Amino acid sequence: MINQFRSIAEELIRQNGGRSTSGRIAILAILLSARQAVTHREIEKRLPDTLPLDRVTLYRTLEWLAGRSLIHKVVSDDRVWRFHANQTVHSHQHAHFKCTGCAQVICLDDLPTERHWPLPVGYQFQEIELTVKGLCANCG
Amino acid sequence: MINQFRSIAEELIRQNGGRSTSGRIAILAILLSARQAVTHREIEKRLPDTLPLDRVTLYRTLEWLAGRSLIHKVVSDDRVWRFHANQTVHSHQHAHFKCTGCAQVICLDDLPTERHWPLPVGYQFQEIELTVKGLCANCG
DNA sequence: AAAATGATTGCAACACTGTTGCATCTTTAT
DNA sequence: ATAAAGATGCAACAGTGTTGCAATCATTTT
Repeated sequence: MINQFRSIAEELIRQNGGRSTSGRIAILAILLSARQAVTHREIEKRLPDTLPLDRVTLYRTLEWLAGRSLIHKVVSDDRVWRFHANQTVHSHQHAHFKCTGCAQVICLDDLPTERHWPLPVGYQFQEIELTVKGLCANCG
Repeated sequence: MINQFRSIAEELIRQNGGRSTSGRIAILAILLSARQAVTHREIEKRLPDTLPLDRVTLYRTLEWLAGRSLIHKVVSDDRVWRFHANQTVHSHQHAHFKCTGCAQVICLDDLPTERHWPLPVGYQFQEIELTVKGLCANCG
């Protein structure tokens, strides 16, 4: 099943002018197949044992993918970046849900994130980061 | 000017059943007088030279104050907690603005943070964390 | 006022995320 | 097949934040 994502991953990487190395393909495939936003730890765990990747390489790869908008970074209150593949349904601006029980993070696409927020005079809007916290179906 | 806040700080600490030590009073006074949400580093810098506080004490004091709802923690994308005194005007739920230029964080009280967000079935809402990013009046 | 009590502090050490420099290896284009 | 550019691994580091424990201090009790 992951293999379906591997070919997609490879093509996406090529389209963005990157070298299709086994590490990059594996990482992006994992992200494409993940429903939640995942941490670097979770990615490490899901990598095949046959492909041990250095922590630094993982970080750099994630940075590279994010720079090409193939994935996006999600802030969380535990100071750990989470990453999620940018499916076509994702607008660049969307909200996230974090379960306070199991710490899983999912993307919420249907949230009205574009609004004219009432900022102080002279302040310029760029983007918003919105995280809804609560309990997921499993933990609730 | 800070002294006005020191007596308020001392009373707040006492009201919450804590011992009014010079460190706690100084820290809370700094937070009460701050307009923005401040990091532990900024607090350290603003402490009088006559009162050198251990990093750990600072962390623990901030944790203590937050546990009593005298201050609140603000998440940011730089993985650094910021803290802000809970003035009466602050509802427990409010949004923050972070300047992408100077990294300052202020509280936005007038934002409609209470809404029925459309969560997936079985999910329970607890609270939201909303950060608007942009440029402040100085950086804009 | 002094002693007892328990909260608070400082120190040392640690865990964790994330970054940087540099030498080495690999992909890709020639 | 080879050169060039890109990607990787290693070692070391920076920064935030935490934990255990002994020493100190504010407060209460005597």
